[in-house]
Amino acid sequence: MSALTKDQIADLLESIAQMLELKGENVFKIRAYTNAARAIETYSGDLAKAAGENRLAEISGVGKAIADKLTELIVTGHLMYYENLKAEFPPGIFEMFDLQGIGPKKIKALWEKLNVTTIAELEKACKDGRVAALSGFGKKTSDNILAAIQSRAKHAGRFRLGEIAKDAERMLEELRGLPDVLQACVAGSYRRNKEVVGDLDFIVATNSPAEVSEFFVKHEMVESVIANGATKSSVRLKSGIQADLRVIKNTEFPFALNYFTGSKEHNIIMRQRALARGWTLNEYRLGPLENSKSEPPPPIHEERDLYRALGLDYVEPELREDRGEFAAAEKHTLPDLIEKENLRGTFHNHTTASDGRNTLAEMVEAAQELGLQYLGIADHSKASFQAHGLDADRLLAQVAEIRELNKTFGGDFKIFAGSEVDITKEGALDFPDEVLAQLDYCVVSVHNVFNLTEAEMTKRIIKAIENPYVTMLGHLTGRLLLSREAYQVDHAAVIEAAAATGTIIELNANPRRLDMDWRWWPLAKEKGVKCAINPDAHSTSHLQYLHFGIGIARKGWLTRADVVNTLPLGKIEAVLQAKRNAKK
DNA sequence: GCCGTTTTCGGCCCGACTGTTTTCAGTCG
Repeated sequence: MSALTKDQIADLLESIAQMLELKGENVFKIRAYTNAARAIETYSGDLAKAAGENRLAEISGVGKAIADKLTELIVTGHLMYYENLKAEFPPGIFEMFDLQGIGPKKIKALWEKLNVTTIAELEKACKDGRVAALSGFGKKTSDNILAAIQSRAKHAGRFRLGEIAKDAERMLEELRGLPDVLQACVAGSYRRNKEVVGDLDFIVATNSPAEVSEFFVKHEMVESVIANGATKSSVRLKSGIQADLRVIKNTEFPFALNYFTGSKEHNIIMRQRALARGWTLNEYRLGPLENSKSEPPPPIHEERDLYRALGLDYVEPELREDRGEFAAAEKHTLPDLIEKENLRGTFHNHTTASDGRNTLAEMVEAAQELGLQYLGIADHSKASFQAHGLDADRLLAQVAEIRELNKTFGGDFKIFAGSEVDITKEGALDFPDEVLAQLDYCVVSVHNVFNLTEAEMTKRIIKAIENPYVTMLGHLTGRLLLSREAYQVDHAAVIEAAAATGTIIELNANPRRLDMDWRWWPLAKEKGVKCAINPDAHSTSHLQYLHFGIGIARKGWLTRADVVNTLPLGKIEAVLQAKRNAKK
């Protein structure tokens, strides 16, 4: 059998935590398993190796007991403790954890008292009144459970950032426009630029909380009101996403903004750092601990002051994931993250020649309007027949057309002629080298045969990027967020090969892809692999996707220097040629 | 179950809202 991935191991630990919750175990023991799952997920070393050398307990958050269990799991592929625990519960019961408003205690009561073990049975029990009659429950709880079941069926509770950005920005703008609003911001995973978000968190500083809350819950985008208290309101928007509003005083704004931006893991460490200094931190203030003899904390006017007070450089929201930002902020080695304004051009864009909706001329005009200096055209190759892929004749005709068009720009704009070349199942390319040699650059991508083993897929991609004419690798994993799983591929091995061959890796900025994932960019950067942020635009409006790509690049700790399309005309050409020149 | 400038026991981040119950448990973030 193939080795377990870190994510699979982390999932198993999470699953243990969930089962311990159902058993009503000590909450700190449960947290220990959750923490360990988190530690495994973010561990940068080789787990199998660490297990072999008996070093798992060296990982912070993994002690002796969990280290022993992990060793058993890694060595044998099984964990008796987990198997035994799992046998105690009906298999369908875990899906009930997905429902908003019920947790382990209620799930346990439903199971023990009503013998409800699946969501389908739960729905029935709500409808025939058995849930409402249960002690500790009631009519409202029963109704809320039914609503949660329907909501889950409809939305699954997760949304791509790119698709709810419009709602978020509109609500924010209108909140900021209210006369009583002093400051407003969207916090949460939206502010951290996560690729997928579960809800929207609006933070508003005001002296008129009731008026602001009323505006929020009665907004025309709102479908239903979930909660409406003095400081917190929750609604479901018509788009399906849940939105929360926190109203606070102006002096509390930096604390609320920081707290609700998260991540939860980041917050815990912030609070621990406050405690270590004799202070307590919450969403309203940084204050002295009771009976503490420490100096009182300094005044805080904005988030930056808070980080300084805790001995840290300012941490950009995208980096607040407890993935090394605290160590870097202490040592003043946080990266100077790339900004939207740094982009000078982009590659991987389609036209009507393959499956794009706009012509070459229209795409050029749109790129110029965005202030870009250059635009790379990479239409599909012939193997992607479903996308009207170009054969060599059509491609070379397009190259000639681009060369002619370039003469009209007088040097202040340039189209680069490229192609998005299919990688065959065997790792060969869809065009021979003689054709590729006539292009300015070439993107290679996998578009079919997704079901290879990880080893086969990795070999396929590495073989493709070993070709000296391949400038960059397109959407590494082929994932479509929330709709299609990534195919199996060894990221670290591909990054290694990209470093060895001088191949650029694309950060596909289409909000459905955002691929390569942000979690892998720090490794790519460490290995010296460059990034190209590409919108994979199939229409002029898709060029706007670059914005989402910047967010993910920032999340991946990338600076201007790590991203090739920040280079101006005059410098970018040499980068596109570097790999094929090196092989000559 | 983890961890240690409070160091091998005793704490572990902290507050808001809802619903059911009548002073608080459960859930969420």
